[in-house]
Amino acid sequence: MPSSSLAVDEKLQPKHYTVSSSQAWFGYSIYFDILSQHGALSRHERETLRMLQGSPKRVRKGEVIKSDTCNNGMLLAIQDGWACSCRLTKDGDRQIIDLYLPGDIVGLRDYQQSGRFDEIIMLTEGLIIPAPKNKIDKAMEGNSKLIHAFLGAAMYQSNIMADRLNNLISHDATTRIAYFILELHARLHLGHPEARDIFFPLSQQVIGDLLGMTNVHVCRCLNHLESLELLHRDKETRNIKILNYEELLSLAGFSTAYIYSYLKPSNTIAH
Amino acid sequence: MPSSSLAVDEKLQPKHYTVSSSQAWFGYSIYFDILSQHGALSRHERETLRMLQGSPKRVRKGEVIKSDTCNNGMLLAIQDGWACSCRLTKDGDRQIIDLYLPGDIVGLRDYQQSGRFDEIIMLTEGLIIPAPKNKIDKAMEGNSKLIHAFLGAAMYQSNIMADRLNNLISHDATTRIAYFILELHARLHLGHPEARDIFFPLSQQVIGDLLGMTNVHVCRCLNHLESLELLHRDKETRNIKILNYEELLSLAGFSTAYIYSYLKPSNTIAH
DNA sequence: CGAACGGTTGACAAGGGTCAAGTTCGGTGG
DNA sequence: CCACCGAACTTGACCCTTGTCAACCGTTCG
Repeated sequence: MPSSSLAVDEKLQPKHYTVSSSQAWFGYSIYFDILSQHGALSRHERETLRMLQGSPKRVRKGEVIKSDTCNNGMLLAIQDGWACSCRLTKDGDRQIIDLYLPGDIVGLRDYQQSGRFDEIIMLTEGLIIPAPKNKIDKAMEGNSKLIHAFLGAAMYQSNIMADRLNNLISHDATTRIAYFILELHARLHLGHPEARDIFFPLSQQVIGDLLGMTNVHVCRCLNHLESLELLHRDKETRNIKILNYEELLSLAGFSTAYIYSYLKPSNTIAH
Repeated sequence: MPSSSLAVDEKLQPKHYTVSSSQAWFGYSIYFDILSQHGALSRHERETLRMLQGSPKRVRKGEVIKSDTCNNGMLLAIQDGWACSCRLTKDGDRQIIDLYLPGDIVGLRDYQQSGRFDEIIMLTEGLIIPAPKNKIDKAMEGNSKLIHAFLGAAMYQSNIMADRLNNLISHDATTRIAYFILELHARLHLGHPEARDIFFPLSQQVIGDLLGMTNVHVCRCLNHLESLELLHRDKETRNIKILNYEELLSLAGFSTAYIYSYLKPSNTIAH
């Protein structure tokens, strides 16, 4: 099963973390879907974006999907799967510094210096759709709607990072995890604040890397949150169910987060 | 001394943290200066940027220079002084989440939802130059150089934030401070890696807020770094002198930071 | 002169890291 | 079918880093 195969292999087809698995490939643009969340786009941009995107590519867990030697001049839209960007430390191991979910665009942060610093690695199997930057540049020229949409998408990610910074600086381990879960909940269910189940394919080691703590302590904190009856883990399905959303919000102080505003019905920001 | 005064009050004139104090006001555009670091611009863009920027405004320490009710539709270029963006926590106090230095543009992160989340507050007195976003939008339309320059400036800030995240996640208190000092050194002396003196107007409380630790421990760690003869503080001038740059780099693992590449002579990225 | 603020220092406590052993579970091979 | 293996998770004991609280000092400013 070559990873460049376009055929959708049933066995590999992820079932849980698909952004829009019901979409047909042809006549559909994931870039349009993603970008129109950050600025109104019309059919014209839809067509433009559809033309410039490459063919979807199936990738395995652990695969490096972007580096200075790989997909260098590309943006990648993540259709399925979770990915992270890593930086090598001096002692040789990888430090995870960012997390990408289905519906995220990878590569905005190093738009002018592609792959110069971060490697993007898949945390699960998945499906990615590349788009060459030079074509995007051309498309943006003279199309202010597209400019705003890209700027919006980039700033959205930047704000999420600001939220994470805020989380790291101001919370202790347990609330940091609570905040992190709420962040993922918000990002995964943008249009559906009522959702309470989160598919959560990360190992405790990876969670620890993201939040700056050890896997051991991640374990202890998750147990603690469960004992408080704020959430429940299903080991079988790797799901987390939020049992007491209000309480969790208040524990984590999450209501001040940027993405949280995307969840609220009184949302005056998106679109 | 009203803060909107255009006259440069000698007594208030900051002497240390000016990005280009020798520049005359007229015929000069700070936006051009800043943006041309992130993408080649020509005289035409220089003229455009000069036309759209507002008059410089002197601001006091502690002044809120941007919020949902203040400079809402503006970007602000910081000519003099240091500022930070804050978010209110549920218990009512301010959490600092970002730091702006002379030569930074404030307001990129909330370009589409101005002032909705963060307040920008001056940490020192200073001088800011506003520019209305709608004029910038108009200028970007059809000018791909400007688009790239703005995108570049935004991504530069985003990458600096990624560096800070990396710092917070992977270092203990002492190395976190060392890394932070090196970050400021890099940002303040972009073209001058050989500089060893840093003017450092932040209180230990603010440093602690930025790095997620207490002022008490900031004090301990700074003393420790000094006892290692890595740096020296001058209380009079509020200067920090880096005594052993190589050692400090290695202690903090700073060479993997994004901004560090802007310092190196083998710089293939900027411009 | 006295507040107010920022920095410094010390004693003590708590949160989280480290290490090591044990468990569960899915996969692999005989 | 069973034995074995490794990866991820769990738990406990111990200790180090950092937070907390408090007192004290030096400067600045009204």
